[in-house]
Amino acid sequence: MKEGPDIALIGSLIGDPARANMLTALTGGKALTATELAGTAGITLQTASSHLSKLEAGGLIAQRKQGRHRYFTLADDDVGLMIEGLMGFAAYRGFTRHRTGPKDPALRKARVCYNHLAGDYGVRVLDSLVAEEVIAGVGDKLQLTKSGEGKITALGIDLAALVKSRRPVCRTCLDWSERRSHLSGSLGQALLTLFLDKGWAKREPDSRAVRFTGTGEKEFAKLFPLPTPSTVERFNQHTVEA
Amino acid sequence: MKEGPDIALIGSLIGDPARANMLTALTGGKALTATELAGTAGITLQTASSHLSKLEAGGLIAQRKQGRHRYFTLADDDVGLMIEGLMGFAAYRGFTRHRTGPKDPALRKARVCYNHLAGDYGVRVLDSLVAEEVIAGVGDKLQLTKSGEGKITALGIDLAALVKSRRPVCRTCLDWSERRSHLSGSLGQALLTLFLDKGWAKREPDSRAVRFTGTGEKEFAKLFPLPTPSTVERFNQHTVEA
DNA sequence: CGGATGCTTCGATGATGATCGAAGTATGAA
DNA sequence: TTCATACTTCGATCATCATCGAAGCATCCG
Repeated sequence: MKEGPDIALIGSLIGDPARANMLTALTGGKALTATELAGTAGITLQTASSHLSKLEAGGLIAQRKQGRHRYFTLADDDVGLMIEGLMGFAAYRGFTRHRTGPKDPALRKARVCYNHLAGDYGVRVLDSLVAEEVIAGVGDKLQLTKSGEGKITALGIDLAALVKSRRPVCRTCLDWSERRSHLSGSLGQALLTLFLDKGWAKREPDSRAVRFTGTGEKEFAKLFPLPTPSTVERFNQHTVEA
Repeated sequence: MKEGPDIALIGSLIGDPARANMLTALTGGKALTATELAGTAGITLQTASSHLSKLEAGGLIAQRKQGRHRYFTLADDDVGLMIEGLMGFAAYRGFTRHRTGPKDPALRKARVCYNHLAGDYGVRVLDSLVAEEVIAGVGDKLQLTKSGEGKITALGIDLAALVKSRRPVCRTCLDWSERRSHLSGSLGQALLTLFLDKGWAKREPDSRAVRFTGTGEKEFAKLFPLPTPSTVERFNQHTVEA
């Protein structure tokens, strides 16, 4: 048949456990060195170097030289979305490597997804923004509303800069733990940066998990309230799930 | 790290070109025999058999015995969505195997995505239904509106049966050729079935392409008009893309 | 009952590729 | 300059796995 794009190439890149581990680590958003990535994958530096050059040739990662270090990151948002999507599929099938370790609940509550917030809290951000009509749209075509524009700038986010960045401002990303969409795009990134800058949340050292502080929890709850029955009603004219 | 689900397992399943070809063929939605799949992948029956048992063990495909034939299909909608998602990623990166062959325009216009319509026409269905407020919602959380309910049943679709099926009625699926969402779920499936049953469209014999007849084109244009500026306006309060 | 078709299993082969030791290159520190 | 760190490249080894021939099993037909 030979129809359509070549998914085997990408599959084979992800198909190796060592490379999959590295990509998963990079989904944490932090730039990592080859040595660090070798450590997380449990392989020697030579082997890691070989894998990294393959991933780079495949366009999945990018590197930045800085002194004698080479920092690796995912190539762009799309790679992060794709990986998170695969994780969602794998999680639903029960393809888990770890027998739901102790860090699992923290990951499900709030974690970094490349450059934005994911997990229960990430989903809640999008839900809340939609219920308050800050964001509207269907499918992957999310858009900021006129009224929402004010709310965002009130948070201290430079909206003009986001629009200028030539990346989509609002975007959905499928959450592997919640099986629902959360907010991605430059606005999603800006919000996570905001949480960290304000000291409301902190990243766990060697994990994707994000821990909210006491005041952070309160501020978050104030900014992103759970959708009330009345706002939910607007979207629930008809029950779709059985 | 060993955090999160195991994407390497799925990657390795898709990573083999022969298996990727088979999966792509099955994304056409038709149940295919082992011999047919071996043909499309360009391998012998023995090798195909080995691949198919691996794919089945991985939960990506399912088989149905019928006489001395064994018909293979994708395991469920999720697998189709995942494959289509990977294709979108691959296409965007320029990972194409065929140098944009002659069938390519037809595929981009209208094709089968497992069990629903994809391509330009597929995207247009969702756009139109949203603009006419038959469907509302954000992200993956699409829902049929009260008014939309009437429109759907007027088409001769048994809505009660769809709701009872325990599968989501409305769902988004990322289109690899359009880089936009089209309609999936049991409603998406019902619509494609409708088009084929009414004789408005026909499937190309050995391809995912769908060809609309003359009257089919007219009926389709009548049912799913391109969103007018006024309806578009409602969602475009703020331009998001640069 | 043959005989034919559809598919699986077994076994051997061969190629790909992951792995790591050793050596080489580049950058920074002393 | 000398040493150390960070990483790449080379080369050899080893394991995995895709592949196919041959044989076996199941189903259908006449």
